[in-house]
Amino acid sequence: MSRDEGAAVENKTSRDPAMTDVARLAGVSHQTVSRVLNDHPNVREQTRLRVRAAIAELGYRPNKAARALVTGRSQLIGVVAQNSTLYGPASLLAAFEEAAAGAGFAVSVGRVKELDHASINRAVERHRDERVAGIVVIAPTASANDALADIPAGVPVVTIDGDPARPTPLVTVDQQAGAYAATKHLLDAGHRTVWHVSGPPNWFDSSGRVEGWRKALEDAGAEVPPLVPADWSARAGYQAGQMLARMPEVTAVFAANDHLALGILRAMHERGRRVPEDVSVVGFDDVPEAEFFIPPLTTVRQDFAAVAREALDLLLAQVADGGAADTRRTIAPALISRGSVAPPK
Amino acid sequence: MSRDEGAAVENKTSRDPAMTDVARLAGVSHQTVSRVLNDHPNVREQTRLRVRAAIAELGYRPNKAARALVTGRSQLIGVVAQNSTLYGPASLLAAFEEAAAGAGFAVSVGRVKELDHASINRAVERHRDERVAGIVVIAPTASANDALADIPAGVPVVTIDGDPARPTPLVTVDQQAGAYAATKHLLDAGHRTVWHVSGPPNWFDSSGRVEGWRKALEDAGAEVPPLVPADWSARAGYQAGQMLARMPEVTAVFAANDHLALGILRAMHERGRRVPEDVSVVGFDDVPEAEFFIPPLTTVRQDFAAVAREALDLLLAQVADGGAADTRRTIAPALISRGSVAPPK
DNA sequence: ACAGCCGGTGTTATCGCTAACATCCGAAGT
DNA sequence: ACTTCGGATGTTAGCGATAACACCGGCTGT
Repeated sequence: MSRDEGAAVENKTSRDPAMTDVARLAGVSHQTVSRVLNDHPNVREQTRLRVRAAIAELGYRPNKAARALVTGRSQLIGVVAQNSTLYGPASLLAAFEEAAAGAGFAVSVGRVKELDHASINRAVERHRDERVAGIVVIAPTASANDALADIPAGVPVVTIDGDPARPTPLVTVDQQAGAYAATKHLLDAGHRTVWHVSGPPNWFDSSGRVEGWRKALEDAGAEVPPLVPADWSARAGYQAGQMLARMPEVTAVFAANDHLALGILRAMHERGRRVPEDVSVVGFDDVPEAEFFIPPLTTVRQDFAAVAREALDLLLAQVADGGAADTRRTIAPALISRGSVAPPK
Repeated sequence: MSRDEGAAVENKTSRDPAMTDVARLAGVSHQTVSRVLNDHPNVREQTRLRVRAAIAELGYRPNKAARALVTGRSQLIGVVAQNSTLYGPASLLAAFEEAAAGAGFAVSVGRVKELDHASINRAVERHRDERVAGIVVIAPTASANDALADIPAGVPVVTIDGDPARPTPLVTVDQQAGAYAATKHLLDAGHRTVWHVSGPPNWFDSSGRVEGWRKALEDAGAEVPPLVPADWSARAGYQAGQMLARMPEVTAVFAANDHLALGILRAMHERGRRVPEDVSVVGFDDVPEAEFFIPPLTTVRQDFAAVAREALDLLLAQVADGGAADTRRTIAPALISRGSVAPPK
């Protein structure tokens, strides 16, 4: 009640300056102000300076809502992502937001609990309500991918981590190549074969890694052991690890991500199988702390910043020329060699 | 050129239905449609139904830009957060987005590379350009906190993880209580004292945890060993751990987060000091994989979902009644007991 | 020297919505 | 029976920008 509200009151009384206020101060029409703001060529240099001075003096800020209304598009990019704190998705999101900010776009994130058709569609519709310039969908599962079919043509869309066979604009990391490199790295160390603990079966990342693993074994003429299915969690890795630790013939394991690998390391440790002396382990992701696992984890690093840049690029290209270019970009991952791999005894 | 662009063309020709289209179809004025949309009381039930039917038939979606233009506020909440993949901030952000979506607000995230004054201000200004309804700043350092002073009154703002002494709306986790519980847990196990590897000194979370640790020691009449300063990374934990491992008198370590603890575990392991037999370790955060460290980590869990809910609540309260209520909310953390703590030998 | 053009600027219409006021009508009060 | 009232609805006027066009003057080409 008695609190000082002078500033707040002032704020209510004198509204923010609008384009006409700037125009009046600069002695031009509001249209000329608009031209200066949008870098139109046909403005005299002197006029331009006068207008800029007036803008600075008033602290004028363009009203994006008004601009969006008349142009029909906002400088906003909608992202649909799963509500997870998994390292991969979280990094990707952060990288994309940074890239978009660099290009002058704000990012509105529509988190989705489940990657099912209905949830994704709802998130997309919310973004369309906001008249976003374009939409990025992180669609790492088949169900998410399917939902994209419902997005009407004319809305710029880029998919990240979607079905590599998808014909629409898409950016993916070459999971197969990463898994191939990881598996080959183990074979090259002298292991007769490599076991694979995979991610959830409905994720494209998972199946890509499984394929790369299998291909590396086949190319080397190695036996392909049964797949050990899991999800992305350390717990699932631990459970898979408990089983693998009991099998003396297992000397090399490729885990579909670093958290699985962590669980495997723990299980091996508990059963007295030393890593890397008895069993070699390779992960995927290169989470920042992977270097400090016991032992330091050899893994595969994905360049999320590159993925984000490419995705933004593809999206802005669509925004610019309207057509949905049939473009795909693939980012190559890199093997990071640390201490969890050694030749078998 | 020859690609089928039927849908795109149609999209350009027939624009999205607007309120007047709905009005015409329902045989009412656009204003009545507006009233139905905004749940105004004075609309006959029958009219309401007719309008709703027309909305459904046309697939009408209100234009948020137009609404924002006339009301001066968008249904958008701006969040300023550091561009990091640290578990805490990432979880918090995800939780907040979910909470906001539940309340019908979209979230625009302004990532910031550094938490300095200028960067934060720029992010805030960007949000103000979008005429956001309110702004949430995750301001875990003093410099971030300082930047808040520049935000003009009248803009609803809530700070998360800011200076606990800050007089403006703020939500924090009670770091001191968490650290106190962690330290006391170690003392109760029989340790004579507890060493602390702290986070970066300019973070409020760090200093809160240091204070809680110190207070627990003092309350127990235990000696307060020198602080071991670090940052949030596993690497820093590893380095601190290498030093601590060499000191036989160290039997209990409280790490300011789980990643530091991971590095410490690794260093202890390398030096042959067993955890928990020789040294007990407690972390902070309860990252999902902490349970699968070697050994499973005893740690302190923060309820980010609760923080997000409270922050949203505080923000919406400000949006509603305009005044900046002087409110603070504190969330209590919980100790999660696992296998990394044992009595000293 | 005169039509034609084009660079620089102003005028007007418009985007799709909400706020404010105007209007109509039937029920209630005296 | 005649105001009075208030519920249901329509009409009008913006919000603050861009788009489209109109206009004015000087420079060019022949």
